[in-house]
Amino acid sequence: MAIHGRSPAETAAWLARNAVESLPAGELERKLEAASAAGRPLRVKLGIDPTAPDIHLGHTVVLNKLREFQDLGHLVVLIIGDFTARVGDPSGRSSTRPVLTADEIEANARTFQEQAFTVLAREPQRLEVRRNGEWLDMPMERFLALAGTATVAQLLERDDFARRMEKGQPISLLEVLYPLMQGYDSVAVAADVELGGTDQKFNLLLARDVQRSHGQPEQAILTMPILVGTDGHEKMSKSLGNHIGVTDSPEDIYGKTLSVPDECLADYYSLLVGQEPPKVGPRDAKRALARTLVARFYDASAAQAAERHFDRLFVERKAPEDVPEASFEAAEGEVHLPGLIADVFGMSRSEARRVLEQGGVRLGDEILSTAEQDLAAERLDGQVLRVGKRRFARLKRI
RNA sequence: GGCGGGGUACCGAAGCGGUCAAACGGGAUCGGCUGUAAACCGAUUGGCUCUGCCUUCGCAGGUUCGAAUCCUGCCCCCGCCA
Repeated sequence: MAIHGRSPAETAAWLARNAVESLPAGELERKLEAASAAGRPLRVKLGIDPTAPDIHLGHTVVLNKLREFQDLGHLVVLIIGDFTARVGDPSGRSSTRPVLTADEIEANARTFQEQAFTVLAREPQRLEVRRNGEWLDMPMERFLALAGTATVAQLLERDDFARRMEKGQPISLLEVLYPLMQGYDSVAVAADVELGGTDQKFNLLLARDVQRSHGQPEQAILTMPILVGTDGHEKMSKSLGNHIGVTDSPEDIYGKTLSVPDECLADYYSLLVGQEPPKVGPRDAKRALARTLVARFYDASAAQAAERHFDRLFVERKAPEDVPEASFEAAEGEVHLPGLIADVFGMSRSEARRVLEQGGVRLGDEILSTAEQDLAAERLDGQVLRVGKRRFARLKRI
């Protein structure tokens, strides 16, 4: 990257190129300047609450930006919100978040950290990983001092809450306090810069107040756009089922990427690759993106293989090369079809009958109908049974 | 503490004594179209030994020929007032 040797102003502009806001105006540039003058790296903070076990592409938008800071020689402070996860960030929420148990949080925290390394450089001089349980489990006295930072009006001002108040929906006190805790994280790690999605703006700004009240310089803020999910509308999130996980299989990453609506292509390129989409048709641009993403989380050969797999499955509509095997019994030489389908694909028999009625079941190239209740075992053995477009099993008699 | 509202299928939400396995929307699944894109169209969406049978409408009882719908008790959630 040919960005070393640029002026702080140029670097700040470059960093903000695909961000939504850099606040306050000029602050990032001043921080860069001060750091360079003092000959020390900036401390760039990101907090993640381990409320879900896996990182998806939505998370990587901000992680990518952190990586850019790292590549410029700065220090990233990744805070695993093991304590705040017990509270639940209200940002963008229309209802109270369920509280997780300590065990769930711990398990999530581990995988989260591991998966964050798919994007971040992990050398100690470039990355510091902390848990906010280290400092948030504080004495009441200090907590009260923290609570004194903000007024109720300030905390309720955010539109998440305004909306909920209007609808008469509950707002938990824990949620109201959440931004203060996140703000205190900034104090604890002496953050110079904090990143977050646009939905984090309120929290990020409030952290400046908390820092000021604790006699610390206030952090600069960079907000990144929210990546939409594979449905093309909602924010990418696991609970909405529209996510592409960094630990998804190469085939899944590839296939899910292609299913993203064309309109979102430019955003995906900008936020995930940091570039404009190539000047080819949307289909090919998307295929290139899918390969790039698979290669990022696996490698180039996995990307090739995923593309072949996809073409075979969906373009040529053939069974994949490695169809999983499913064994069946046929004591009397005949097999009850709905039962077989149900067993093999883990559905109920009623469900199996339904897809059968709808012409969604194939044995080899032949579409099976409801008329065929029982099939001879010889006809099934070794054949590929298929339901819909993507569920396959090679049958084996035992 | 007082008053009021509410708990229905994966989610949201109708139903308020029979014709309810339960409208409608979302989601999901199957099929069509296609670049597995989006949009769109059609079908399905409790279970089963499936022209019928069984189990569901917070939980437990009761009234009735018959209840998701009425009554009693219990559990949980929410708002308002104090």
